[in-house]
Amino acid sequence: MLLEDYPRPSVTADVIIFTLRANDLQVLLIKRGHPPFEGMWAIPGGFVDIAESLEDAALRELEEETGVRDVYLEQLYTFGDPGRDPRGRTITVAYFALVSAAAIHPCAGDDAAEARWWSVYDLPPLAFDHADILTYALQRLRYKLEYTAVGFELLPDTFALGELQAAYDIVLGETLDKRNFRRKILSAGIIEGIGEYRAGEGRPAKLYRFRDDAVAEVKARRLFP
Amino acid sequence: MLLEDYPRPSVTADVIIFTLRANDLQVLLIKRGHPPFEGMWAIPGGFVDIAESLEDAALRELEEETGVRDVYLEQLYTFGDPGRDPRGRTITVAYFALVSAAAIHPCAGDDAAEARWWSVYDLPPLAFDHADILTYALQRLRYKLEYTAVGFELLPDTFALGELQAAYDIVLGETLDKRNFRRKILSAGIIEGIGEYRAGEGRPAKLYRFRDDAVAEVKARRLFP
DNA sequence: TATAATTGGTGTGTGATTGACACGAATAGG
DNA sequence: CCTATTCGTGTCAATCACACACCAATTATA
Repeated sequence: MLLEDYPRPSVTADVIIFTLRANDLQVLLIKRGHPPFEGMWAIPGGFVDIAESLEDAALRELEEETGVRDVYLEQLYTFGDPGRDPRGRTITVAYFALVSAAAIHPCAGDDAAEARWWSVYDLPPLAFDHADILTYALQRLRYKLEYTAVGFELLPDTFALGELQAAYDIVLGETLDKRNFRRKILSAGIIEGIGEYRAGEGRPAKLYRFRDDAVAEVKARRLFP
Repeated sequence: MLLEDYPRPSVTADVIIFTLRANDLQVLLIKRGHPPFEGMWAIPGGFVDIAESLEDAALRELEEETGVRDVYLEQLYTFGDPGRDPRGRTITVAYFALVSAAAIHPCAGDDAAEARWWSVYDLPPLAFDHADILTYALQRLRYKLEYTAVGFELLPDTFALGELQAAYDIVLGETLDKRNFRRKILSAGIIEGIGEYRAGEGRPAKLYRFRDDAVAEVKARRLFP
């Protein structure tokens, strides 16, 4: 029973890269320059190098496309149905990343074909089973946002509470009550004021940052039992 | 950019099979009959066939080991660090299964080496990175049990509330309040009495079954915001 | 056949949490 | 100085969580 006795599938790492741009939840897609699905849009990804960990492969793809590396990255799911790639058996380990729009190097990600941001609410037809993958990623992002504090990962290092709530409103697709939102976030003790204020139109907003000693994965009250 | 240009890793599907036996949360392990790690215990698994879906591969492993097929099965995580298998690059898509002890065919799973149940609280040294995988699976099982209703999957089709609470107590490792447990489970509307009672030592217990029209994945109250 | 042992089943009260709700404060620009 | 804009704040009622103790129905045993 040697490893060589078995035909092997190809393994790729794909990264769904989310960000907030123009008051919208957007995802980075690339236009395919080769068959199959030439000209269609797809989630960025590539083959896992034989000596590279899955997460490293995902980070590499992320950096190639956005120029950033130190962002939130989480393994999403592994998709491996036979027939999902007409070229042959391909298994995709999908990750999703949350990136602050401010951190992205301008015009990065030109490694051949076109790359651009798309609103998750207005997507083009996607190659392979990438529409399914994206649907699943969006569901998971919303779930994470409701039950953990990863929303900060979509913002710059310092932010105003209004911006944070706007992020939640955009991702969850509903408008939350401002006072209840502030009470919950502040009482969770996961952010702290930095003592500065941001001027702008209207009253200046107090700036906060995420407390890195805080546990972002605070658990909600259990349902069962 | 053809698929053939890349060296490919081997891909396996491993299944962590949980059950309740002897008032204990147990997991099925197999004793390895070949190097590497010959003689050590490991999570059952095998190579994914080139024309077989990942879930089918996991189901096949599960059936080979337990003789059952229609059980709860969920993809857990994909482990793919280089070096986790000394024979070469191997990526493992791990699944976990919840099986009622009553459903398992007696003495199934003799496809070569020894197979037996181990308490998750008293495990032997494990081959590969299987100790990490099992730790992660246990963490996920507890999480699922707290926030969803999958606990039923560890019990036979009909069960008494005392048995259900015992399952929760065993998996979560804490003793829950009987009255609060019953109130929460019953008010969730996910089980229904079948009008029968089970005699035994003490007062007969009313039997329930899971309502298959109920949504088991009831969400707990959100934490954020 | 009485009694003990065992397991099943039930309700209340208190403190905490949620969610609905409206207005004054601080600034920029005209 | 007036207006427009965004920031920041507190209360109340309803609901929920959690702690807590006893009677009921049966079996085993004296």
